[in-house]
Amino acid sequence: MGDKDVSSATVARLPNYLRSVMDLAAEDVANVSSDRLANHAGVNPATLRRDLASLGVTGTRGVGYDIKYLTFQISVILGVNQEWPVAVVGAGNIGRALTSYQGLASRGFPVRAVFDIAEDKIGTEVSGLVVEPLSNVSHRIPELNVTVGVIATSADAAQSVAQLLIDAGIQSILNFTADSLDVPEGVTVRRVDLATELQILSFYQQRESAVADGTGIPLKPKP
Amino acid sequence: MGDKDVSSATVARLPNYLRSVMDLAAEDVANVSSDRLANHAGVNPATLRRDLASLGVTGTRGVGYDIKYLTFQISVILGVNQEWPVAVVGAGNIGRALTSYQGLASRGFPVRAVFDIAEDKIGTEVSGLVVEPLSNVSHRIPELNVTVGVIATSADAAQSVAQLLIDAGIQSILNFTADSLDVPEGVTVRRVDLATELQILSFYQQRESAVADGTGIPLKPKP
DNA sequence: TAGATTGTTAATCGATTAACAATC
DNA sequence: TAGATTGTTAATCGATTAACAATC
Repeated sequence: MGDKDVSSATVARLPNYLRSVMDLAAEDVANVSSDRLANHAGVNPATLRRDLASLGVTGTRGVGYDIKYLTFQISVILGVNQEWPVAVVGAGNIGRALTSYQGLASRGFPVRAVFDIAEDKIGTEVSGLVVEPLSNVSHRIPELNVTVGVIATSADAAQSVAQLLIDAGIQSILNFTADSLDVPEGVTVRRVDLATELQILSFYQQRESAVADGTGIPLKPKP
Repeated sequence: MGDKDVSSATVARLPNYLRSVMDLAAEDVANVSSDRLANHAGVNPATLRRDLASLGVTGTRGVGYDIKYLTFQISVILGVNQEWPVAVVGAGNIGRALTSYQGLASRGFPVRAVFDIAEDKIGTEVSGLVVEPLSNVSHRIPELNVTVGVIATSADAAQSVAQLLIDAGIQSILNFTADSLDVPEGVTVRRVDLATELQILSFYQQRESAVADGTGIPLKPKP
């Protein structure tokens, strides 16, 4: 029953699949084919079927996937029905924005604590939370059942903050710094590096004008 | 002279290479081998050599890469020495944070304008800029030489805002909404979807406990 | 049964990397 | 020249997808 490996590419597509099947759920039919679902999600039908099968999610030959049940299954797999309390370290612009951002709470990721090391930030309020000293991390994380740590500090503090979070029991880290973190087995890190994203964009733009000039290297079209 | 395709995986590694070679530039040697550089960047040496070669960047056999010149070349390729003025659409939490975020300006991406459609946001100040009405996009983008547009609106406004930016001449878009954008050839989009990042993290955590229970599907170790 | 659609095998594609001839 | 290290070929790996037998 699907007890096979799940590739990280598959995992990255899951939220996309959930969105698509929820969209199609609005229609008045009970089943959906991999073809329609894949079209809506912008992937190849075989890829979608393979992805779902690798998670033990199956449809019915000749019929398709039961929309309601499929929605339920992906939801469970993604933990969408659970709450995953979040702690943010760093009460700078990014940290405060994330803490206030409704898009997270509404998707099951309520921010339960904000930490900072700077005296002038500690004690200030952000979206109903009081910024706590970094030294509180170790006891507050377990106390608040926080499962995800967000690092929104300067890059040079990132690694030590990560260690602090891990010591407090955190297994999932979202890293907003440019630093890439060294973490033990069992801890998952995702990095969101804004300046790097912009640098990639400017590379393409740079290249586009260079190609127009005839000076540059042509780009392989993105797949 | 390297007039070959550049894969998007290569592009994504470039900022990483630049960081590494700048780190190593601090040392008192003129050259660096692909081996040292790749180790520092956390990639395979052959991959690094291939990446650089695909961009027309070469070293010297038996010697390595000239650190200073290599830094210069990657900088030029990434456009690090230029300014890429940015416009942010959406003056909510994320939009305001990005506008205020020093990490962007210091890396050559100064935010030059912020737009919003909400009456109560227009006219307010964010980090020295006055929030402008969305209708200003078409003339302000060319006026301010903005090259990168950031969409930090609600998901349902994303596509129409993208069109507005493109009509104003924008070729590079950083999209913070959950919506995936339909854009014409020649426009590059990168998406940063925070809730999806968190969902991927919670998938792994979910799965980890499920495996501990013996109930779940074992995960393929991440490469 | 006839038609539809899955689950999966086998083929394809693209990216990574080992290995090595070229050459400083 | 001997040693080092590139640039690139060829092998490997993993992921995607076409194709189809299984089956509802």
